[in-house]
Amino acid sequence: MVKEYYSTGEIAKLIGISERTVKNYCTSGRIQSIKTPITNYRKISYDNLARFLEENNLSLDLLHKDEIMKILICDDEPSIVDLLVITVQNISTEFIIETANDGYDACVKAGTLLPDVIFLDLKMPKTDGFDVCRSIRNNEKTKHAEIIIITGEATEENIQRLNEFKPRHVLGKPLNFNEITNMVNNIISSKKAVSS
Amino acid sequence: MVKEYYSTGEIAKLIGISERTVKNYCTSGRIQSIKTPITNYRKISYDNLARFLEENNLSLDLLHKDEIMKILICDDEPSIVDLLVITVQNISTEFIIETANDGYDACVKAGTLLPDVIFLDLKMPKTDGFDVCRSIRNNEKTKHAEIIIITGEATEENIQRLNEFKPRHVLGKPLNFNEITNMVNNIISSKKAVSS
DNA sequence: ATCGACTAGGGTAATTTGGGGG
DNA sequence: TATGTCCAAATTACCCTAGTCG
Repeated sequence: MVKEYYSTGEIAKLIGISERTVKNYCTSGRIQSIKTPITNYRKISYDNLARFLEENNLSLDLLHKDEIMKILICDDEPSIVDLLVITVQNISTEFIIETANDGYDACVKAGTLLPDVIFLDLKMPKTDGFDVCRSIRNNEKTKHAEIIIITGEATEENIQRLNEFKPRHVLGKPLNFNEITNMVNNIISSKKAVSS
Repeated sequence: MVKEYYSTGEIAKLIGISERTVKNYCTSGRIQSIKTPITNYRKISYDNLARFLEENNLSLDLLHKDEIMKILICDDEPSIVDLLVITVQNISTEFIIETANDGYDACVKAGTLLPDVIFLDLKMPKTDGFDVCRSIRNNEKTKHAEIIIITGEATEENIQRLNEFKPRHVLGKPLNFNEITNMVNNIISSKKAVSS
């Protein structure tokens, strides 16, 4: 749930039509809205907005497209975590970045943060990276994350096993940070390009 | 579980307007408020807030959405999960209940649901229950959950180790469902007590 | 005692809104 | 049907000082 209520202007920006049209939709009842007596402002509940989007074959992802990128970095080696943090901060200082040192923390933080991108070391203490992937992919709220696997053993077998979890990339070590920058930029582009 | 008084900031978050506006409403009298003698803080009583919401066609549900108990039940034995679900549903059908079958799922769901109560089997496949506890307790957003440990081995040593994670209860098997009902009711009571 | 997270207030400028007529 | 423009009014962002709380 993103917001309880949306204003006409917010909806206009989200779905890329003019505010005037959104207002007309509200007046005509095509979008269900309520009004506040003080200001007469319209408030559209998340449910009503979702219904409108669905009726018009628009993706619910539209509601998330211009949110700030959230990135979860999971590795037990502090040096790698630091380098990844610096690398993504170098793209934008606006990113919300969290880090985890083992698979359980990674799972909890994947749940609380709902990240757009997860850098995941396949081998962390007490943890099997495959299990972490599975739990993230099986959860309705976290499944949309782009997973970037980091592994010292990018063997054919491991890559095969990972296919099930549809990682965006599988990176062997040593990491190439230009490559990572490009990856993140590509993910940003595809997030912004949610079509209508 | 209804709060007796609300602050301006709380109301702002609840109805999605700025705190500044809430303060202005208080100053102008559109929201009835009283001021605390020493701190000069404004307090808005539940009744006054409810009246304001009603006058503005805003749903009273806003005030209640964080009162519904959220319960996460983690066990790999479906029979135990089912019995726990039935037991807590028997207390109230309003509860939001989720279930997990292993420790990773438990962590992800602890993060997404932010449960008030977690029933946690100490021994699940691929998972160490102690690690699950640690990650939940170390996370600022999930640490307030009441953890109820379920274990076939309620040994002195295990109970000692669990102390670090401050479980509300440690239950040996077989489970006593009257006891569980009482526990949940007690947690509800303590939750009510802190919200005013 | 220091810190971050709240709170009350004041002021100004920018933004957003509903709705009317084009 | 959808939208660009205009207005007055409401809301908000952002600046600030100051106090409280745990």
